[in-house]
Amino acid sequence: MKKYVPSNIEPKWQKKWAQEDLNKTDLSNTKNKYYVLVELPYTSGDLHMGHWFTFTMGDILARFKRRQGCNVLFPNGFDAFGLPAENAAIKQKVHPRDWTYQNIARMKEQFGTMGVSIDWQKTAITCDPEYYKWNQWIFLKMLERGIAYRGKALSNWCPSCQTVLADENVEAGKCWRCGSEVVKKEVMQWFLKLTHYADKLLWQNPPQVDWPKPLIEAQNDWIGKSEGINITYEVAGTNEEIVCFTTRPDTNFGATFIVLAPEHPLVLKLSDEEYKNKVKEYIDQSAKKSELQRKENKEKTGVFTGKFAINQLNDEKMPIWVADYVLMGYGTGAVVGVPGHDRRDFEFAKKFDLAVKRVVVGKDGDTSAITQIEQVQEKEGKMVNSSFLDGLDIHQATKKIMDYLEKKGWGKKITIYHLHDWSISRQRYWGTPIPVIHCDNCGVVPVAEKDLPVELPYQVDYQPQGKPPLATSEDWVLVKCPKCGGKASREVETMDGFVDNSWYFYRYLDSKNEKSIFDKDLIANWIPVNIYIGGAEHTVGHTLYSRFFTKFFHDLGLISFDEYALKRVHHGVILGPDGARMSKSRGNVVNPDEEVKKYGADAIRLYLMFLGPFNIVTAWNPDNVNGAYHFLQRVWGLQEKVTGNSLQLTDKDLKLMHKTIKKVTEDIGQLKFNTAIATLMEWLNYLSKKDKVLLEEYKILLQLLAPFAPYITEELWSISGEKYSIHQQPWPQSDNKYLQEVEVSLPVQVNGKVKDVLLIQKDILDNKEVIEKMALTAEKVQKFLSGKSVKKVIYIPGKVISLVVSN
RNA sequence: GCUGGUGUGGUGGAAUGGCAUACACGCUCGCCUUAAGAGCGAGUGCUCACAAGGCAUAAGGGUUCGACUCCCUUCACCAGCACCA
Repeated sequence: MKKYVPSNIEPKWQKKWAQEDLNKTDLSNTKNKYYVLVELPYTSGDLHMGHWFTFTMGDILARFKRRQGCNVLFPNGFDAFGLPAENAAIKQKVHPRDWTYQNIARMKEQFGTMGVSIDWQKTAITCDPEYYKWNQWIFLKMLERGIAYRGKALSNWCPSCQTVLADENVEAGKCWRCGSEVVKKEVMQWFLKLTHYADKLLWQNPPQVDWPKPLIEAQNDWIGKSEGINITYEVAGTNEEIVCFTTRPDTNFGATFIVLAPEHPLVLKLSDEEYKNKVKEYIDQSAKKSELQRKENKEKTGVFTGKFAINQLNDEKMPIWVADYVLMGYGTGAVVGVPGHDRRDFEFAKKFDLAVKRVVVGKDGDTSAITQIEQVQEKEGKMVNSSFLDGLDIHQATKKIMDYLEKKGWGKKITIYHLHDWSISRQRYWGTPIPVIHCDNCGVVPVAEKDLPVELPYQVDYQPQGKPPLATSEDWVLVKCPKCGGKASREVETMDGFVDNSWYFYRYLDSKNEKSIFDKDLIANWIPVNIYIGGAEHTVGHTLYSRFFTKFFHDLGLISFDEYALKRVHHGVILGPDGARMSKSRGNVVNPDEEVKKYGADAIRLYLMFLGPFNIVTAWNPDNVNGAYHFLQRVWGLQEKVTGNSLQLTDKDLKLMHKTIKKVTEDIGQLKFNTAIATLMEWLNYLSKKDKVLLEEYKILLQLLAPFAPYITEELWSISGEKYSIHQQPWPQSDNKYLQEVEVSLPVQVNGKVKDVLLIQKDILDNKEVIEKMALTAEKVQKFLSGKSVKKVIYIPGKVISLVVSN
């Protein structure tokens, strides 16, 4: 017997599998279709352990389902546009495109090493013009329907770099690149109207598909639907009105002030001369604050405008303030302050000495004046000091006053959402060009469909210099207006990379289609995908966006389903050996290539799957990799004991074999890979103790292990003279005949504690009296019965017999 | 602060109302070896010098003949969201 040396066998099979193209899926055969989708990797350079973990899971499922007779589609692609590519390229002085395609070649090779059975014919690379052409096509369709639009929004703005910055790129209020102070600025940008689909994106209860509960909760919170009322207040001594959104109009008799967000359009207009300077100063200050700073400092700040609004309910004058705890991005950017029943309003009132009124009875019937924050009763109670609302429960009061305010014409019921539209503009080079042309005469003119794709020019100065890189490429920018033929220029912004990866799994099926985004019938047959494996970090990003695209495709009439994945699972995370997230800066990265050199791909796959449940978050443990390797070596060593059919399998052999088949099959089906492997280990422990192992059982062992460890099983299969390939063998079936137990071990409990275990013949298992007698007379049980009386006997057939005993 | 989740040996974990600690790692002892490593065998929750027994699934309480599992309270940790009116 040769020694088990993974590096001697793995490359050999890799080559053969690649040649024979075993994983190619015939899409025209839709019988028992099964689409395994794993989040496409970002082209960052090398596959990391996380990729191994996730793709091994997908691969095991794909191999398992194929052998159960399913027509499996297991594709993969590359998420190839984005900031990291551009930054890496700038650093290494390589063109982002070259850098990206080099990485793709390398990563594909590494996927080969991993031994995953991906069908590379069905693929998508998001930076290929043949892919992003359809990004642009979708954008045009959205533009036609008003789902894509151009508008202004407050953003982090670096005045020296002349670009919008993500919150993550603002460090202590300063630009990460040039160090100048970042300000809030209204910037014209492209949006996708997520809010149009807010209600459709909201998950129903129960959900239509099997997605993780935490994701569903988080998405619904993110969408944040809330029903309330816009109340209009007159500003005393002016013709102006202020509209405030509130979900708690029931407390309106307790309103004592109004607060406007610093960005509210009325702020300066309303401010009295003597207060104007202070108000201006305050607005400037808060504009300079980044989102981060606003969140960090929760101490309330604000300034008075000098004006008052009138509460129609009781004709009281409410001072109008400006404060940055009110956000322009939510509701109307103006809030009516009810300090007695809102903690934030209370803090604000305390700080600036504003009146506090009680309108809801507190805990234990407290009706005293509210002076402490603990007395601020927010979510329940009965109304008081509120005229016609007195005595009502707050929820009844809310209904009553909403109707009242509407009838009086003072308010209008409205539903608002926390969800915002999606800003997709990026002042960057390495992304999908937004396919519009700006013309002085005609405004924004969409590029004609026949002129797609608008290709990204190669020769561009993508070094940072204060304007979008594409703007420097004049040949590309300057075009004739498609409408009037006059001077015009291309849009120089590119799309957020999350646009690209919101719909890639559709294109996988029809990636060469030049005429349309995809063939409708093909999609109807193959999507929704059966299982989508990905990371929990995409809860409110990618998975929400891709659901949004699906809703949009539905409206275009391209598809007829509502959700694109029947099941979504969040994989776990492999941390560094030190228990922290792997990162180059920490120096705790475990490089898969090096581990493969030491142990082979099979051992790494097995180790990762044996760690625990698929969603485990745990540290890399070199000792345990050794354990997985050890197991494979023992499987390898078993071939010495294998013998032909001169011997018969014993009853015990057969029982254990069929039990193992059943358990492994069930476990893989439920993604319980760790216990499936444990079951195989138990069986191996049994087989290793036998003098001879029969070919019949050895073959089954290899077949069950094959999805986890594709190389060693293929090799051993071939060594034992079986026909290529093990991965095309039908999945072993367990036979019920061997699963019937003749004897059952039955625990006997005395007052809930197990005292003995009886071996019971199966045919008397239903005979309560006999069992009872056996239990009562068992020696170990007797010891606990002396001097006591048996009160009650509970027998659960086949499971347990429980005696209740007392003195 | 809100939402969701988790808590079991020295370690990763198994068991989702019925024999707690499967499987693996680590450790200890033994065999083999000139030696190291690898391999093979035995042991390994705590307590009790052994045995018999008792105790143990974050802490406390409850439901049940029976609870890691269901319910309540508290604590700790993880993740996401967070001045959302």
